[in-house]
Amino acid sequence: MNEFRPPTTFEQKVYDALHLIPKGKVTTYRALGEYISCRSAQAIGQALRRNPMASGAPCHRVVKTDRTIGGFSGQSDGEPVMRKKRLLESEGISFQEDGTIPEEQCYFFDD
DNA sequence: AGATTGACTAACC
DNA sequence: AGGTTAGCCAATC
Repeated sequence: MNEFRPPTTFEQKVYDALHLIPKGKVTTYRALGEYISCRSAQAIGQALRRNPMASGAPCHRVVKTDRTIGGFSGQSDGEPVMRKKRLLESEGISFQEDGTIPEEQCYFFDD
């Protein structure tokens, strides 16, 4: 059975930042990383993937820096990513024909 | 303690 | 346009 590992300080920061994202917006791995003073977007991705929904964080609101969908639920493509996309659309996020999200819908922790 | 992994990114070829 | 390399950094092996 799943053994829960207490979240690390780093992960706490990631989750906290996620909660700051307004509904109807997304952020990027990098913007999130800058917010918590981490220059590795990869480490952000790791924090998210290592954490199941136990954190209660809206982990679907994080996309890649090029504003494409990015991964979800441990996968970079496939069904989980489809779910992520649907989830974002249901929250008001729109996707352009090239698969990117308009910059106006991105939240970069400007405030 | 060192090597590997990875929901990343940018630069290079 | 698509593959490889390099940089990044926390968690895991």
